[in-house]
Amino acid sequence: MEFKIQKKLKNSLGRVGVLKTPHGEIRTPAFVAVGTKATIKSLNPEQVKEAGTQVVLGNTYHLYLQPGDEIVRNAGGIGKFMNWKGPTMTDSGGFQVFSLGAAYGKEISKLIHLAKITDPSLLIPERFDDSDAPRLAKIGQDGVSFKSHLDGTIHYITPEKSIQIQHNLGADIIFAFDECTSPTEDLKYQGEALERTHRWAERSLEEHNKLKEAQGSFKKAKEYFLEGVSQVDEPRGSAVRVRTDSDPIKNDSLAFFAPALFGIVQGGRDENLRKQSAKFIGSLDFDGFGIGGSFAKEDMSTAVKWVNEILPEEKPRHLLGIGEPEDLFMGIENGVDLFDCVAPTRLGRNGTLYTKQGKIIIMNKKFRDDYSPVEKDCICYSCKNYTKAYIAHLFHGKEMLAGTLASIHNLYFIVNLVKNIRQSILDDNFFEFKDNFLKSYAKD
RNA sequence: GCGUCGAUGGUAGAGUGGUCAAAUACGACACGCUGUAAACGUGUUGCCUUCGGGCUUCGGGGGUUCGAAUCCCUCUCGACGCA
Repeated sequence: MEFKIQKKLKNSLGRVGVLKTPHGEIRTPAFVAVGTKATIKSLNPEQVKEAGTQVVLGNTYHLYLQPGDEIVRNAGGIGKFMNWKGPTMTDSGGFQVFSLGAAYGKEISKLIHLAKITDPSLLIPERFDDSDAPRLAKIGQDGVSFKSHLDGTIHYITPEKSIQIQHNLGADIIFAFDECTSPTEDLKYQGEALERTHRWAERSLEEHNKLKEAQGSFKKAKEYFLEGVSQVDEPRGSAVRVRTDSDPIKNDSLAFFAPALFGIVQGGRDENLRKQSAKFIGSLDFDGFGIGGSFAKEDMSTAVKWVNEILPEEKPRHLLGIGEPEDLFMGIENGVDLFDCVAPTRLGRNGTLYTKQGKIIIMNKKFRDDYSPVEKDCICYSCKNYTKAYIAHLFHGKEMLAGTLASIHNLYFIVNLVKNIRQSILDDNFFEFKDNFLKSYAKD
């Protein structure tokens, strides 16, 4: 993997670049479509591509549980499996430590109001006496035990395990196993969790290098994966097909080129911890970095800035799980190269659509007889061919096409917005573009 | 014509003397969703309200009772059975 910065945004941390992966280039800043279970919900790869998406992100935890990482590996890796020909990434499962752990069953999400964080009644002093509180993820020093949300079985995921799974999944870019903490945790806990995340980062890297080493050459792949290998085909994508005579089960197994590994910076909302984390994670031999955590909207930009001022400039940075329009401007201005977010597809499926004048709820009464497209100047498939009245009708009728048309528009809207922001930096009018966009978007 | 059963809020459908402005589901309306436990979730859904409560509702009318959606009479309508 190779990252080149083409242009920098003056007087800020922002930059435009190109990230080369075995499956093609990613022009950054870029928005990564989230396809947790090796599918962008309700869209086929052609629709994802037509929306302008350059890269998609799957999830370690979900794919490990179903269908199983070996299934994906034997299919030829996540890209081949899901018929996505471009670059792919996988998240490590670290977010599920949060979403199925501290946040499970609570009104805590990736973004949370500042008031909620500081409201003492919502803090987690119970942390040390809420061990019987319902949660599907429990953190140990060595790893995390998950109770499968699918069938209740217990799975223990360590950094090593996460990396092994991700190597099997075979994405171009993978992430270190981290602990995404709840912002309601106190500083003491944030510090402990950060130490854990740092240790896990080292272990992720170590395991990654071990696997990489093993796969470093076809010869080594033979030794590591398979005994009695008789033939190794030329690589296709990031995978090579390996044939054996002796073992019919292993016959036709696939070996992969090593993916790139991104380390993840945590540290909650504390400046010292964030900087300490950026320093530490940034010093390790990662190919790039993720910035993780659950934020309050109010302090997300400062956290991103603290981190990106420290992280090595020449490596790509991915702001994990963030992607509302205003956040994209903020992130890019503060040196973020990659974003992923479920918002466009989830909001779409749930009936909220992005427009340049802000989000609209398509089920609202006023759209039932609105025969104009969601956005009149939008060139996405949905806007070119369908009216708000029709999409509203599909939602009211609970038709599957509703989520598809809405997701197409939302994904196009966000991907295209990032693309336009990128262009605005190249054209030296980022700030003007930002002001104009937000003036229209943020106002009612 | 006789008999039996039935008629409940936008719909379906509980309730069968007080705890009933009436379960539940659907619908309607509004809102939420940021590394996807999510084609999901939450709230409201008779009228008025100073949010304490007040008022009118369970086909129509009349009764019994301290009290009726619930019991009785009658009318209207519907289903089924017998003529």
